[in-house]
Amino acid sequence: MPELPEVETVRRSLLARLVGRRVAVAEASPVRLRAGIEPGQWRAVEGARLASIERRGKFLLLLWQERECVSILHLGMSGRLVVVPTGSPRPTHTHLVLGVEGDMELRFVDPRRFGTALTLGAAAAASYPPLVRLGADPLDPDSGPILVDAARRSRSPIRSLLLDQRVLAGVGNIYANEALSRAGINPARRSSAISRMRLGRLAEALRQVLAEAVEQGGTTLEDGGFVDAAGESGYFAVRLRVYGREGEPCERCGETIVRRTLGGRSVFLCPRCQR
DNA sequence: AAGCCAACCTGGACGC
DNA sequence: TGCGTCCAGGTTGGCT
Repeated sequence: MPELPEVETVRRSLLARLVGRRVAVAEASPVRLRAGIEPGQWRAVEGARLASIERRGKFLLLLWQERECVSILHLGMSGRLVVVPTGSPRPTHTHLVLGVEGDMELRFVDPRRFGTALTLGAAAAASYPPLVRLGADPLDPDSGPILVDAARRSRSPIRSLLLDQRVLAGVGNIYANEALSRAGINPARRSSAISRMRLGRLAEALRQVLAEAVEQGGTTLEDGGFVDAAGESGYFAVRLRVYGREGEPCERCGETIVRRTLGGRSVFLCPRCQR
């Protein structure tokens, strides 16, 4: 569900509600997530005030005042982070609850359990392999040349390269499809076969689509899966040009958008505009 | 050794 | 109503 714009939207809404506030109590259920929640780890944040929240790709890092620990969160496919009044009914699959001063609770809810919710010592967090492996942030202007160079060296389909978090960190299937649509590139095209000029346009299209989506508070599809920390939907779905639009006419040329499978996942494209 | 793909989970939509 | 099938925004480890 959540890609860079959704994670950034959650970061901002969490920060607005929680920065400077003290965690009174941490309740972590020992449910197995991708990287299992260990209740003991989360006791380390009891009594701590939230200093700031950083985003690395699709990960969020909670930094605590005067504590040598860092909390690492990833929403996987179905994770939500919400701030709600203390004592409001807890949905099933609530794996972590931080009671925060001001009668609020930060909750991590994740039905599919592909997410991550860890608290590690500062050194362990800094060397946490999934973070160390991450590539450039696609909103960073320097990421353009990184994408171009990686693509020239890769025989993978360009959509696969865009999803590779070691190259660019934060791109998922929706925005990969949308950027390829805007750049007029077929998702299945071999990366190394695309000219530097077209790759440069792709990097720019990616930066633009991600920035617009952040502005709109992310993409909430019809299933209502994504919401920010206040439970608000994002408004970028109406701007999607291809993702989920199988059978609809291409805005640019009128050709019918098709859905195909590539690397086991859906791609959506206009077969006329994207070559 | 880069690149593919099944596996990890649950729930919702759909067809019969 | 129920049951089976397919699908989903992500990541990884094991295979070729």
